[in-house]
Amino acid sequence: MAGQGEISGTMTEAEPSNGPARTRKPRAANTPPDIGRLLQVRHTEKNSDIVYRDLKHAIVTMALEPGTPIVERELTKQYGISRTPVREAVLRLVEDRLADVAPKSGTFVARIPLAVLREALVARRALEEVTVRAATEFASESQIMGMRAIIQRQREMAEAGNEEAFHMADEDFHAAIAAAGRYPGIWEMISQMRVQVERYRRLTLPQPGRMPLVVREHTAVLDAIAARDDDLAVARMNEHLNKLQLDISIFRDLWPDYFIYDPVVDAGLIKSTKKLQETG
Amino acid sequence: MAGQGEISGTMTEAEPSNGPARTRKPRAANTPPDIGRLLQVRHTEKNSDIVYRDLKHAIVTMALEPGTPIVERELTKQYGISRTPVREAVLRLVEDRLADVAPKSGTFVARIPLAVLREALVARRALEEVTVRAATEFASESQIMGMRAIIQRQREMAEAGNEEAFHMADEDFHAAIAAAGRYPGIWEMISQMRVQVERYRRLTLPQPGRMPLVVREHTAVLDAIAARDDDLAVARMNEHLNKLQLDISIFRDLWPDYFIYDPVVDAGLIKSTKKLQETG
DNA sequence: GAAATATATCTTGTATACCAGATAAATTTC
DNA sequence: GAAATTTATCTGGTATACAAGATATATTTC
Repeated sequence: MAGQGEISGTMTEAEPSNGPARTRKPRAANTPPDIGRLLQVRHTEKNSDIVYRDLKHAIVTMALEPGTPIVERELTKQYGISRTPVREAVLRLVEDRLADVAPKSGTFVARIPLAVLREALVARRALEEVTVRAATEFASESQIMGMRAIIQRQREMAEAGNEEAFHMADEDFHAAIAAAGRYPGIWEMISQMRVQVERYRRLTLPQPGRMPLVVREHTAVLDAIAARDDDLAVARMNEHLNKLQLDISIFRDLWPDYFIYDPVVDAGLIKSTKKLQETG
Repeated sequence: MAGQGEISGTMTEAEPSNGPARTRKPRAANTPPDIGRLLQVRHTEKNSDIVYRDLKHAIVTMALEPGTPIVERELTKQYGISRTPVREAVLRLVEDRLADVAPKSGTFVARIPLAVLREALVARRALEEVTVRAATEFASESQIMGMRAIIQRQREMAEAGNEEAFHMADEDFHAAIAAAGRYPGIWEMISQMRVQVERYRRLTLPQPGRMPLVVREHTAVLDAIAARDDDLAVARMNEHLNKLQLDISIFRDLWPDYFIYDPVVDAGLIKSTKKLQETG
């Protein structure tokens, strides 16, 4: 289990009770203060955030294989914290469909649901069509130059064979498009779709010539954006994204235990099909 | 606070310890069992699910106004349960952007972030374009008949002036399209977008003649689907969805405290802008 | 020896107690 | 009286203990 370590910081420093409180009147409270500024100022990373980030990273990079048990008690020992924040992190993973919980039995790294995979690819394409079109309309010259720089960095990483940095540049490029199109929220959705597909993508990595091809495709998209040709930019982006849709059968034969085919997996779906299960 | 009550069921039925355990060897465990079947069979609604559902409903129906404090301790008393499941429910609301938490200070029903609203409308349109096009290709005759039935029900509810049932039929119609297009996952995303917009929608409700208009627009969409004209169906759906984009200025003048204009609100954004905050 | 039963001990779900930061009222200071 | 300070008591964040279901091993039964 790489990428996991102890959480530093002073914890469990006990101190005797501050003596008996003198009798004074309580206060009213419960009136909402100026929340806006409040939320901006403070933002300390909680322990659960750290565990969540670590686990998420370990899962999407396949360091934790699908089916691996996620035991809350073990994590408390590894991080030196209690179950409460660990549990919060695990619950967030469940919401991300990265973990499945069997009540009173165990929690496991989620199998890759093929049905969800297919839908995530389609949804992502639809959303990136929006951001690309908007970027073509709104991108400033400086933003376009910034994207060219990202592509150049990606080219350099490709030549260096640095797969991890290459992928980070890839993400940055797509994020820059969304930012230029003024759709930060939609970029977050796209990110979630990417997470769903990420593990599958990693299984398909060793394709010769893939990295230079991606660079060329990115360049083509950006050229269309710079030329303010939105239809062309969208078409090129779609062509780029469609490359991911290889046939899945090969991989599911290679790693049968990594995938799941009937996506009953999820709470949302279970709710709507509950009656069928009760009868059958 | 409507829609909230005690949670039934036997809890806290203590029982003396089963005596000292005799010394026997421990077991190995930690091997993943047949998860797929496991997850299908069991699915009992946890206490946190109930609290989450109730709170979510109260928030999106504006029974709990934006800015209202959500105090975990109060909820424990109302439901007769402990803080742990209450807290889990609240954390899920935070992930849904329906609540904001100020550490050590308070949790509050989230203001409606106008920027998110705009993006949610755009994203929803993009996703429904996908489902409508797919529905046009794949919808069976029975599915089309089912959708006609939904529209008829909606017409009846419109004539009866039953706003709540009307809205439920509206949701059913859009869900039926996604189901016919074989995109249940994308429908879940659309649902999330709807939740984001729902509170705004409720503020704009009293528009005379709105309900019959919606029925006509739904009928137009379905006619295009039945005629297998995907471009027409998409166009009509877009026209239908664009009706929601009224100018926001009116409402933000009427209920200024309900909205928030700078969407720093969210963790995801805060992360990417953290450096700016530190310097400024 | 094989099938059925019993049981120890895993797991997650829940309850409860305590901690530290934040807030507003009470108090002090000028 | 107004501003600064103190202080009680709110809040959410965390630690820990217990409850209840699930599972594999040990035991019994035939």
